[in-house]
Amino acid sequence: MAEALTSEAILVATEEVLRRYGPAKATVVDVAKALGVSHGSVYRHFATKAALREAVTRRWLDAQHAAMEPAFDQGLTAAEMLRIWLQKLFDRKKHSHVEEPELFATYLVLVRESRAIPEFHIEHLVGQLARIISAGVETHEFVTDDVNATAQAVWDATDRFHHPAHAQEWGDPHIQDAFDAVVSLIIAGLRYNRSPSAAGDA
Amino acid sequence: MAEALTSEAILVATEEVLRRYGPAKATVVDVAKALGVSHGSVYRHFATKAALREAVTRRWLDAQHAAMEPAFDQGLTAAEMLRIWLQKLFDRKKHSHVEEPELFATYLVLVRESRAIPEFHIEHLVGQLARIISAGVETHEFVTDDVNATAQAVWDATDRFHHPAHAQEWGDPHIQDAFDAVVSLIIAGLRYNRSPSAAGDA
DNA sequence: GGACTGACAGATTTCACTATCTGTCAGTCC
DNA sequence: GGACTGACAGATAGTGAAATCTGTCAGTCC
Repeated sequence: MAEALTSEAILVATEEVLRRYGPAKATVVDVAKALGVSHGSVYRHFATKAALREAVTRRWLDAQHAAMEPAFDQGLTAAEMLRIWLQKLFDRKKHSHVEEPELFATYLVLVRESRAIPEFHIEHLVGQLARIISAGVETHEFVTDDVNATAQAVWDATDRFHHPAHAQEWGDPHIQDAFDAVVSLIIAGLRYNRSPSAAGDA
Repeated sequence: MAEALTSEAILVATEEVLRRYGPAKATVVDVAKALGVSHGSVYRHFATKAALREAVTRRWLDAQHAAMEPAFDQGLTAAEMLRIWLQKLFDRKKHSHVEEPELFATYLVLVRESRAIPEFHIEHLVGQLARIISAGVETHEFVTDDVNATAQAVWDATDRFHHPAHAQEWGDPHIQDAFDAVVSLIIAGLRYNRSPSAAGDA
């Protein structure tokens, strides 16, 4: 008899099975086979197949969050930090999609399966944006009376460069120019923004 | 024998068949049946099923372009015109998606089928944006050294509010707030924008 | 006695088979 | 003689029986 079966070992095996067979073909039986146990044992640790896949997704998103944690470098302006953060997010997504399209598609399916997870994931990243904008407001580099709403607006305005629905556009040779133009427009806006409710356009 | 079969009559019948059966079920035989002719006759006017559907799509997009033509009202600032135009586009799309989801889905499938058409459609709308921004530059309300690139940036930054991939989010009760926040941010940026290449963030 | 197995019922997926559809064209009909 | 038909071949989609999968649980094995 080998070591006792752990949830951790099941998650690792499930990731491997998903990587090899893809989300449509990966079965609980496959996972059990990879671990050399019966599939009944897997159900001892995860109540349903959905719960198992959700756990894998959560694990993967946690790693994404950690990688995106912004560095508050003293030598950088908030605008520079914001541009670097958005570029990093874009580069990571683009690289993942271009270099490993199947794995990207697999995790896209997993993320879409869960209702609550994507929302939490986005809130986390928008929170990171809010911290950068907040730093800019403190140095009077940016103007806004609602940091969170503005962070959400920056997130929404850059949707094309992080939302997986637009992934196919990321191969376009001019996509970096489009990204730069949008980010420049946003940064210009942050220097001179008013809240939506107080906004008189004239 | 009825009137001679015209391309126009075939297009009208095809629209009706698409509306009733949806894009997956609508066949050339159905169209011919609706017109009381054999399906061979339809092929006399359109070389392939794809060409027929493309003609229907082109017809529909032309109507969309016409409806979005901006009004250069003397009493409005460029910012007001821009906000009105973007709101109109958003309202039209949202209304279409919420009120007639099946028809919206049908035309979404049709648009995706053709390679060249969507590109032309977007260029047309970005051109309308460019004219509004150009008007703002002339009155020194907006600052930019590349009107077309900036128009494209405004289009990209508002993707979430016109790209059909985001249609499901348009039912969110807070979507109008998100829209207002993004548009305010963009308009603030247009007042103080620099080109991507000349942009020093510090 | 608690981790694990394997047989099982119901749900889902697969696959071979059949229907229908697309596109062609020789022939018909004013 | 030109618009139209309808039978046809190859391609595509629908269908239903068989195989597989999910989730359960009584029983096995240290």
